[in-house]
Amino acid sequence: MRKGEQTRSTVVETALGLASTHGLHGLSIGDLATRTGLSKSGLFAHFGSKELLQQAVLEAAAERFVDRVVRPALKAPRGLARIRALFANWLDWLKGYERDGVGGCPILGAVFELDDQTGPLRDMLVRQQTEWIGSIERMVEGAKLTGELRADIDSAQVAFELQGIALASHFSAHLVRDPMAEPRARAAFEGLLARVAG
Amino acid sequence: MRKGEQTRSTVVETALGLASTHGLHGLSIGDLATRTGLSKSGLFAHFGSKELLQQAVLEAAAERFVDRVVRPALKAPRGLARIRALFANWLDWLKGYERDGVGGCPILGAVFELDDQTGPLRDMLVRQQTEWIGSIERMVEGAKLTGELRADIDSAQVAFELQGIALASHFSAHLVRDPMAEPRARAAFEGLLARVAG
DNA sequence: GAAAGATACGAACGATCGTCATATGATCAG
DNA sequence: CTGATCATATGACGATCGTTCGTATCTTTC
Repeated sequence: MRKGEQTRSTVVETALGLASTHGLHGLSIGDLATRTGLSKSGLFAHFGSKELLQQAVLEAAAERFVDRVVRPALKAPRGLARIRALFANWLDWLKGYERDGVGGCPILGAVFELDDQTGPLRDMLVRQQTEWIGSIERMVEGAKLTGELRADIDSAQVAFELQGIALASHFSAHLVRDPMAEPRARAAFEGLLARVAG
Repeated sequence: MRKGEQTRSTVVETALGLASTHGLHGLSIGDLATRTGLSKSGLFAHFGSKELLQQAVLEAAAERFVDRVVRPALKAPRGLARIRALFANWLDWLKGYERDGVGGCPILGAVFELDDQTGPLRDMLVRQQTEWIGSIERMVEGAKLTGELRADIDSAQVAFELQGIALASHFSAHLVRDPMAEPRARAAFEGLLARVAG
């Protein structure tokens, strides 16, 4: 049972890199098999269908995101500090994929790829993103409890705007390749905080 | 010479709708031929290659965007009114594609699809988006001249944040399908304006 | 109405796609 | 060590992909 899991995760890892530039639909079993040194059917056997492979990739991406962005932020004290940690990790996450010569955040890619489609892949993504937005909202609520943010602000509105800043940062950094992307994201973040500070 | 242009634009229009849900790479010549009642080779002859077809679609999308969002806004008086008109048109544009049962903005889809790729398609998109951001910045500069916005604000920063609000709106409306997407976008817009008002 | 040119079709190509049945090796439990 | 289970390979399948070519049928022009 161990060997199988290992090669399976190798495949998923390779697929993650590929999906970050070519999207989930850009994945091809033949190509993946070549890159991992497996035969097409040998690789296929691990997943059963292409869609299940894509689900495995999406799931792995979400796990990695939680590991690198959400979980470390939860170690910061509740309140503004935690929100700052979250946002910093978030920007690092986006930058990390950029640095590797690999593509953008595979989750954001999937978001705009599966937007207007149907099926289990989209459903899974919606579940992930709903939970993610919920995490942000809970952290904002936490900062209201510590009194660092005004008690009357709408935490869903703050989460919406934070998501916007991250999206704009990705747009600016990856498509336009503007070196000012990250400083602008930080400036927007500080502006937003100032507007909701208690 | 007239018949050809007509069917060509019919094909491009059909492709636009398809690309709004399945992306530019999701376009297939065979599928498009079926939908337009043409033969595969007959359709192909109008473009010469799939990549040129995709370029035609992307170009048509940008033209339509300028027609419906930018150009009408230029009829509003320079300054804040023009920015408000632009943003309202922008939200309408995003909503319009939503209403038709069709997918999201095909340009935004292309943005996250071509992000980290190379080739003429990406180059064309970068050119379009650079010009679009420039349009926003010029309108912000205009509002500084009328005194409605503070003279010391960074118009590129404002454009960045506006882009973020639109992206968040698309995310919220299309993926999560939150009915609050549009009101939240408007609230964020007003918050941004308040922060840069003179 | 005929010549010229644009437009579309049918058939085929090599390649690649996802998938499957079958078989052989590797790994593990007893 | 043996038998069972898991991991991977071979090879083929039907389908679809983008593309090419030769030919036919329309449009346009004179």
